[in-house]
Amino acid sequence: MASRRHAIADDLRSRIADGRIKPGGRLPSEAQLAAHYAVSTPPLRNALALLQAEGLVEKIHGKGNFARQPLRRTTYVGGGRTPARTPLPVSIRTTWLRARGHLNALLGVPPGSPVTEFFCVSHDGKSPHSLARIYVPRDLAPAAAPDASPWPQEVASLLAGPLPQLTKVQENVHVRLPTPSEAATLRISSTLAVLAITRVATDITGRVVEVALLALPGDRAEAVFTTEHTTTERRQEG
Amino acid sequence: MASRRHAIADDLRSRIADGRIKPGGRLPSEAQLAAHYAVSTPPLRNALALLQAEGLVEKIHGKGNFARQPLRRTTYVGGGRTPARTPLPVSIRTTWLRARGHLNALLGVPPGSPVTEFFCVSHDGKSPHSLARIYVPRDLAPAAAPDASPWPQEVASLLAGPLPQLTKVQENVHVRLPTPSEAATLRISSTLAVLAITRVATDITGRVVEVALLALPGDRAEAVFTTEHTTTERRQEG
DNA sequence: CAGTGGTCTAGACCACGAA
DNA sequence: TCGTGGTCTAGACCACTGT
Repeated sequence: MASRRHAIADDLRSRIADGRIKPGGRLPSEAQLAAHYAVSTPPLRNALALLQAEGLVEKIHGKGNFARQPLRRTTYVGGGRTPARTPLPVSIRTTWLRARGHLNALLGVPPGSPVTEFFCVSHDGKSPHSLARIYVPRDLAPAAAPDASPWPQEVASLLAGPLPQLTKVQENVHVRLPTPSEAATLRISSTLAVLAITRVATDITGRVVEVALLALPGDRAEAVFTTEHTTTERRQEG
Repeated sequence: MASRRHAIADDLRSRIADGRIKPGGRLPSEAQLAAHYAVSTPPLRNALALLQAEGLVEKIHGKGNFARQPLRRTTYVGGGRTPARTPLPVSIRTTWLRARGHLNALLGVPPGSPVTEFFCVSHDGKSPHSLARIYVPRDLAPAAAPDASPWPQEVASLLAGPLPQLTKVQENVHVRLPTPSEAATLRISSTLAVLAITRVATDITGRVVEVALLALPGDRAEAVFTTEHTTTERRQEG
């Protein structure tokens, strides 16, 4: 037997699938569910964690567990700057700071170089959806005042204007748990893995014009990368 | 305070970082650690789960918790067929089957179409590393006998030969928990998220020549995608 | 305030790995 | 067999959300 949490998760999954629990509706409280399945708290919460990771259930702290709408995942499109067709509104906080730590290596600038940080949170309705920290060398950043009040507009329209053409975008994708700060900002459980994307955009001279650190909660986001093979590529042999 | 597990994880992390726990070495048993930190099992295991998700600690069931070597992550390179320079040996099991379910849509073939499945497990030393299920329409697959005994060789050299040139590769990346079967095959905890990649390769006529379902454990793998912008692309405005 | 989820304690029993 | 991690019970207390 594949542990009790899977059995409970399977049952709840089918209840959501066939509509006995309506999309958007609240599940019974964890205490009630635990009583119904005759288990104690941990296995029940583990079952909910499975469904949460699948994106079928969303937990909200003092309120309850909710069945998700028809499992709408947003898709991050790789290969370029944050696309203008972001379907979600974004709040941006602009900060001036000096590069330190990993950022130096990523940006290819000496320590202490001035950079502009755009701290972006996209929203899906009232709740936060995903998070991006975008770093641009100060002299390349739009001349917006730092700490402008949260600015609900799309990222791309802010970043679209005076930037040089970029010729290469490298995106590194990995999985990690959110930092406590990220979990608080995104209002997700600290056990829900996020898709972390480090995007480095380089212009025609080889200079790094943008570094973006994205955190996309694994239950509500995915990323897609498309590669066109225009040239005939050689095939290597063993 | 950010919950007790983080405090414990921070302490263990620094112990690993400064070498008090040597790379590859075994940590004290969970009972001993729990006694040392004066906590009960759950928070201690939660702390280990954090380090495990970071790739710093590897759990092996009847043996113990082990500090990872200098955190060597393997990198999946997107944008093409599985690269020949896979650094890890791969075992392949070949099966003939007929497409059903999602596979039809992905392959763009009618239900029941014959396909060849390559079930691939890459190995890092003695332990399994990651997992791939590759589906190719039967008439495009190399004429290897199905169920050939596990064949330790690189994926690419098997798939390199008689396949048509592919012109488009679309890779969909998301995060999920492993299925119980995957967790068993990969010998990972069922709570450790995996990077799931669905790769669809299309040839010059638009026909799908390969569908690959990859599962890369999040603690030991990452993926990188590079996009070259050869043409000058228009910039969209709000 | 009441109801919810988040974290924790202290212990039990099962499953796996090596000798 | 023994020591290990994996799962579970049955509670307790804290933190967040709404009234």
